[in-house]
Amino acid sequence: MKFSARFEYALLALLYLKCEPDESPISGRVLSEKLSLPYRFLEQILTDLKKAGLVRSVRGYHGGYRLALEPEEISLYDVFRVTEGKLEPYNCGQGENGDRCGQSYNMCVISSFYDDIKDTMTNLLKSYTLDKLCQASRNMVKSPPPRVANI
Amino acid sequence: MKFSARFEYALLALLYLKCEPDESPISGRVLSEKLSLPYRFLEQILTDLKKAGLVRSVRGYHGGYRLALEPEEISLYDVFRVTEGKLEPYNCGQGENGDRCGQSYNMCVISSFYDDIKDTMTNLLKSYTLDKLCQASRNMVKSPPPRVANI
DNA sequence: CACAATTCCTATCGAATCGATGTAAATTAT
DNA sequence: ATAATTTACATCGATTCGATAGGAATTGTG
Repeated sequence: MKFSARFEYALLALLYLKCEPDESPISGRVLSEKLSLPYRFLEQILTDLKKAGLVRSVRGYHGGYRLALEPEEISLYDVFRVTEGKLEPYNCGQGENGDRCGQSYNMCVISSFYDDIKDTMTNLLKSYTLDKLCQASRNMVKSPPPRVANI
Repeated sequence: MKFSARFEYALLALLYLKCEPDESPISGRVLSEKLSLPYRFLEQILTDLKKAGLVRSVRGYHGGYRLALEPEEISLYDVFRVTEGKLEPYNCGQGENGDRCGQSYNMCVISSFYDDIKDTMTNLLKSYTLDKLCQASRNMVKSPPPRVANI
């Protein structure tokens, strides 16, 4: 299981925006340079984030991006929904694929497993907010990893 | 997030093998017909399951497949490993991509999130064994879904 | 007004992955 | 020998993914 580059880039961008608050909006160009990410691709992700309402954009000369919500209100679940799409392994019953349980009596038990994993993932993703992540990041910078005392 | 067809097919095949125990081995052809799955593709999955040691195969005339382990010993984690590959979103530190934390100080905090999700998924997958799933399946068949009394 | 910097929309490309099919060889009970 | 099977490898079409490109629309500044 791997997360897409979209997810990581979106997350890095959001974390950067959170860490430079109250300033004038930050342009996609600057963002891509600061994070060493491909410019066009990043902006394409930023528009997705905007459509989802996580980010606001200011057009024109001194335009750029800023957070649209408070950092406590943005969770990794939101970012996941934007970049990875639905969190639906499959839904039993009448979906676009018809009745899966009808195909095989074992399909139903698989679907119940899917439900479980979906809930678990959802809860975990929702428990991570931008704010928490940024705090954790600051702690890492402030207190470097403990070193083993050499004699 | 979606699971691959490989995962589902493997699971369906294993559940079928578990439900027809102690018999002569079941051929890939029969398996594919009973489950209405593409023959070649299924057998390709079965060889993967064999390489992983979840299934044994008997060649020749009355050959086929049977479980290599007890149903309590086969978990969805094993199936996942076979069909979906590694459960590593990424590892911080010295991986094939070099030091990810060096690229950006926020990369480290993302990696710690990855660790969390990896552990959670692993535990969940390991908690589902073939045996449990088959029991759940039997319960579903025995007790049909409750119907709303009409008048 | 003209210009420059920016967001935004859409199209496309190459590589990789995925589901699936095909061919052919090795194995084994009858 | 023969029929049925596992096994291995090659390929194919479609989709997705990461990334690039061109060109609009928007907006502050000179």
